[in-house]
Amino acid sequence: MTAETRRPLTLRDVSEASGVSEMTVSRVLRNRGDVSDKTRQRVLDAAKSLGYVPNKIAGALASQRVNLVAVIIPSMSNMVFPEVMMGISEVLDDTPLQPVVGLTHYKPEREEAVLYEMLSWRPSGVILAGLEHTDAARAMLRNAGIPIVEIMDTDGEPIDSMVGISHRRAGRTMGEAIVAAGYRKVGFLGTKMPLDHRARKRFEGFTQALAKAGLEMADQEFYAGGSALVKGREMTEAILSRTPDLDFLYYSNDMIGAGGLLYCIEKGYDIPGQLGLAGFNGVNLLKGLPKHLATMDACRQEIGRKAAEIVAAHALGDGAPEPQRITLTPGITPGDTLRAV
Amino acid sequence: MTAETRRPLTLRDVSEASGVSEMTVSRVLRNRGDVSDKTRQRVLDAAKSLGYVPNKIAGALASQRVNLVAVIIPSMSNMVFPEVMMGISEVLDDTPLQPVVGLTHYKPEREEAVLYEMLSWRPSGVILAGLEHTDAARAMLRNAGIPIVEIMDTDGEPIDSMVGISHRRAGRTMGEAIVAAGYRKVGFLGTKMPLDHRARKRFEGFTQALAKAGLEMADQEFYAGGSALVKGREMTEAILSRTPDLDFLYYSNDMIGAGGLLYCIEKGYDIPGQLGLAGFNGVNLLKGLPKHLATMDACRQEIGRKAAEIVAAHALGDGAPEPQRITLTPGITPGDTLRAV
DNA sequence: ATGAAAGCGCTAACAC
DNA sequence: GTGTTAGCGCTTTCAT
Repeated sequence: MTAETRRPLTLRDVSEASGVSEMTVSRVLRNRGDVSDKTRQRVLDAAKSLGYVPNKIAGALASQRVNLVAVIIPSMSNMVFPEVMMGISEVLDDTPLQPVVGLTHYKPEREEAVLYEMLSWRPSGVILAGLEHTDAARAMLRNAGIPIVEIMDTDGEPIDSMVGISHRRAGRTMGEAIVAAGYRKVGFLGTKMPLDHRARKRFEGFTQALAKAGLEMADQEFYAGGSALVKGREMTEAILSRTPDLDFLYYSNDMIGAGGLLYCIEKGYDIPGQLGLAGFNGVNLLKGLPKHLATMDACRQEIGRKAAEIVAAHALGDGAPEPQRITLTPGITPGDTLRAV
Repeated sequence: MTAETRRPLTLRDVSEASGVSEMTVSRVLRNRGDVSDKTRQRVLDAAKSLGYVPNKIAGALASQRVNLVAVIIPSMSNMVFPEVMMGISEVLDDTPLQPVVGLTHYKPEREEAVLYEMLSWRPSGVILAGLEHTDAARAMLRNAGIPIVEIMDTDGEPIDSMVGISHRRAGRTMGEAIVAAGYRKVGFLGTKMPLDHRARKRFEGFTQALAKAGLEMADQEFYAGGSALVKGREMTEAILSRTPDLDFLYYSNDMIGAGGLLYCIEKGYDIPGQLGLAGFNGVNLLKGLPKHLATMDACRQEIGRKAAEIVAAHALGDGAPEPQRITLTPGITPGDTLRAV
């Protein structure tokens, strides 16, 4: 425990305290080059007893190297992006790289601002959700000269690398399974989010699959804000009272699906015989409900892991690898709410 | 859209492109000092058409100012810290300050490492969870020369400022309410986390309240890992089959409480008559269950907001305000699972 | 209203 | 194995 210091300590302080040149102190503190054990120990002792904390700002400026990875995602509130983060951390924890997170709240102009802010720290790479960005954001990303990984969605042209699933296809797959299981009057319940492109693509793929089977969406219901579980209940009640003969409800996420499921169980619906239900995401949080909701895994951790690996390969390897385009293919988990075919 | 640039652009590039000195460019880009409208426009145009992104590393080094706030929390996986983050963002969004998050996974040595890493970026302040830290971490915090806000818990001595609730008292309050409601055979279900000091303090306060009423904890059950909802079910089944005459179950968090609640409803327990239940946190996510679980709000957003305000006041104001010690006092939300007295 | 010089704390490159 | 020199790209300060 040293005295209260106003001016933060510098290498020079450690240098003076240990009687070793700044340069050698720097080498010791970064485990670089050859330093005799004796000198190393002297430096380490001095640094520790002074309570020296290196200044990465200066280090980064001098070395032109910043071990930060910008991660730009819409939100943290629904467990899907936290899970992506876990995948990213899992990989980066074994490297000197560190994630720095920025949130966009699904607003393109916020994304642009956050991106600008993060690029101004000259990170080693950028991982960001989605393929849709403002022109300015796209230009910044193209000119950044660092690996860019667009994640979650693969329905579109990436700027550089991309890792995700096809949400269009995910919607289609679920639609086909529902049709194959014999359901015919299908309702859709989702978020009122013109800017959630992935939810939109799932919706499109889904209606397309129904159309191919000669079916139309029988009814739909949208919400914004509030507790998803409650909204799921409310929307389910609304849609079923408006269109009582629906035999399937497709929810755009598991959380509202869970609310709907609880409602339907309470009301005594025969699930999945009379009424089938499905969500999207595979939210681990929800295991433990009375019945398991049918869903599709969005491969969130895996996406995070792969994205981090791409950035790490660029930043830590010598050459710049080719841009990668990785499409994962989730399957359906039927749970207890989708009739077996 | 400009050509692919390998070397990132510098102020000098903008200066040359606009025919204005670097200094004036810098002034324009930071909205500082007097610059004629004509010059300003020329600079802005040049910067935009080049796609210039300032280098904050250099800026921070030169100005000795970094608009980053280090936020160090145990985890992102259970919705409590994401909510704290929301409170922090809410306040910082109106300032030039930016949060940077580091996760400790409840490990003191990780906290120390993350703290060291973050301090090396010379942030304007530190917000971190809990009052328990390694000696080295404590020393770093004391010497950092920036505002330190320890959050969540107020049962202990802070290094500088502190914002939170007394978990000891929260446990006691719930214990007293349970006793007052006439429950007599109480079981406890929680996480097997020697390092979750806040859960421990709630447990201590709770048992203390029971003791004061001449009661002992009738049984207890602990878990680690897995889906909290599922674990809540399993533990509830286990504790009730081992000690069938329990009349109250106190869960250390709402998620396992919700699992337990679902289990008890299915098994046909009379709640809250025959069996009472309570959790902790006030997790918004869980509204929408068949019954509302009794709980106490941990004031997460409010804590985040207040902590951010303290840091902002230091960083943005001139003088350094006195350390603050703010203790919020949550009340009980009885919901539908706690008998009225 | 604008510019020139100095330097923030560190590291790359090279000497010894 | 260790030291010296010269910046990294900005901002501060002071001059004009």
